[in-house]
Amino acid sequence: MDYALDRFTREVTAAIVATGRVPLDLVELTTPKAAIAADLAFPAFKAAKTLGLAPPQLAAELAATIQLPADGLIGAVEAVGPFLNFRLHAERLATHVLTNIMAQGDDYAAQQLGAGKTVVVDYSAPNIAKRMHVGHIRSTIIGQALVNIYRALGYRVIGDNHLGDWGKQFGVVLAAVEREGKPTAEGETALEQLEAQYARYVAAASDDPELDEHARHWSLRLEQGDSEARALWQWCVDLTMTAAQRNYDRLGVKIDHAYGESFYEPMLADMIQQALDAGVAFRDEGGAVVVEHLQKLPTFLLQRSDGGTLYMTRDMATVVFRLQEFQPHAIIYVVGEPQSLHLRQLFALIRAMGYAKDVGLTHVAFGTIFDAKGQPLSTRRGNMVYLEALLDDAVARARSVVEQKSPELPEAEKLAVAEAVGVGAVVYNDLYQDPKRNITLDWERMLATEGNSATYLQYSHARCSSILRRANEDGAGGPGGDLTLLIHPAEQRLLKQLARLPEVLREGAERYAPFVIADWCYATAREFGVFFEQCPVLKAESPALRGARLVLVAATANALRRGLGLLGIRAPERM
RNA sequence: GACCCCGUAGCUCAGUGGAUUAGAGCGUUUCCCUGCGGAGGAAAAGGCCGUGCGUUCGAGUCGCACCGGGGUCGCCA
Repeated sequence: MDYALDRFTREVTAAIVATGRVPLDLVELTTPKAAIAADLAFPAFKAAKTLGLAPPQLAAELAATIQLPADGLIGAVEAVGPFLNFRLHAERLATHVLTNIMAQGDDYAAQQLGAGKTVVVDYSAPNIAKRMHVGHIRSTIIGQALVNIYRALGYRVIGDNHLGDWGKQFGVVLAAVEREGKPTAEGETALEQLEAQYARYVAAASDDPELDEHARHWSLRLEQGDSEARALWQWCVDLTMTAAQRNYDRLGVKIDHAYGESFYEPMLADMIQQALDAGVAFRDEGGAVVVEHLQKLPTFLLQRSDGGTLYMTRDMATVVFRLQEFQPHAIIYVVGEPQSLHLRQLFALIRAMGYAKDVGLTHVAFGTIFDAKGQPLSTRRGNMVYLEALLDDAVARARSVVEQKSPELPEAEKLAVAEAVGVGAVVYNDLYQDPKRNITLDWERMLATEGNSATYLQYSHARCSSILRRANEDGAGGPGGDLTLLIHPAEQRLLKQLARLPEVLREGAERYAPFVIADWCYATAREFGVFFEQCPVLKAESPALRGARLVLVAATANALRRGLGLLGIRAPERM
């Protein structure tokens, strides 16, 4: 698909090069700020310096000699000081953009940039035998958005849910279940009971060394493949994943694999040996396997002195497995910022061992969530927020707004709308800003229905749908007409905004930043809002204009739905 | 002590070397339903871009040093 702005950029570049004054490698174009009346600019500074000219002089010379292609998207060119400014051709822009969108529908902005390349995304990673809480929501939501974005760019994307289903603490879970029996409840309530059993066991073990020993014994049985331990472990995994799946379904999350840490157990001895053989690690006098002096990073262990393995050991095996299994071009870890040292160490270790030479290893780090008082969330503090409860609460609040704003909707639709709006608010709260920032849990902000909020975006989409629905009913003509009539400033601004999505999609992927897409959705809704106020659609001055505006409205709905879809947010027709 | 992230309007955030006037939302103060959904639109007020040096024709953006907040640092994950 040849997108309007990509073509525009190509034409501008070619036209500048064709003047013979500026070589291709000096043609760096920028998008001017909204206040400047131009769509693409060539700042002449660098080129002028190379040619020994004053920038304004070069810009003026280029403006005088440049030739514009006959039927192209460049409408005008003008030198303004040291800038050479290009403007889009209004009529051709309208035709090109709307044709693109209507041709692609829900796939608008899809590209082949990643064709033939594989990306593995490691995200979500809930802990087995525990409820998902706000600590997992960020990884899950950001990770899924990245998966959607890379898929749209044509990459083969493998999502992997690296379950926390192993390690020393799992022995405690098994010992606690043995001591108190399996929880009798179902779903998240059962997990809540497991958490309580776990806490009681840990408390009891603090003044009873035998309990501690017993837990270690269970963990050993598990690692050795004991059938009873393994069965109990599997029961915990199933219970947890069934509960997690309900959250995933609501969030539009679908993860291809869930190997989990346990999967790598059989490979660990070999991994440790490899590290020793490669001279990257050594065994110290206590028997622990140590890695030190790796790119000035702090020392870390691959094996405890008691022979046990660590998180790092399993992560190392995980990378190697993924490299062999998927042959990826990149592996992306959507993991909290507190683990950035761990991942730097992991990546350095992998490279020191000669793996992943041409494979990008990236940590998409996200900040921590704090409560309204600025305190970290923790079970011990009693301020923990669980994912399912969070979604339920958000949906309940949305439900009461729906009841108030749209009492005429059928009951089933009210429920569906409340779900879309409530869950959308939670998702958007995580995706509208740079993930690196810490987040303070703010219900007002999160469930806002005005301004930069999921609800506003969904509302804008619903208004588009409403216009299209009415157009279909009033019999005065559907979408079509003459697209070159769309030259009103509000129409042009909206068209340009719609045209940006393909580029925005690339930027979001490059920066591992779903918020770039969220930003685009918001800007699009705003432009639509202006257009909506200024340009009557159903009662446009002429049937031809009405038809053209209906195409614009349909395209806006389409593009908005697409943008929201990339973020994992649903866009109801009515709300 | 070392390293990582953050610091832009009262609050929450965009702005990843270029254009006289640094942009949004919330909140505050005003307007706009005889037109398609007011969960909307328009306008105003509000900013030594943490501080100081430096690089550059040009710095919120790059470098260094401080200050403030968050985080991490061999036998948890």
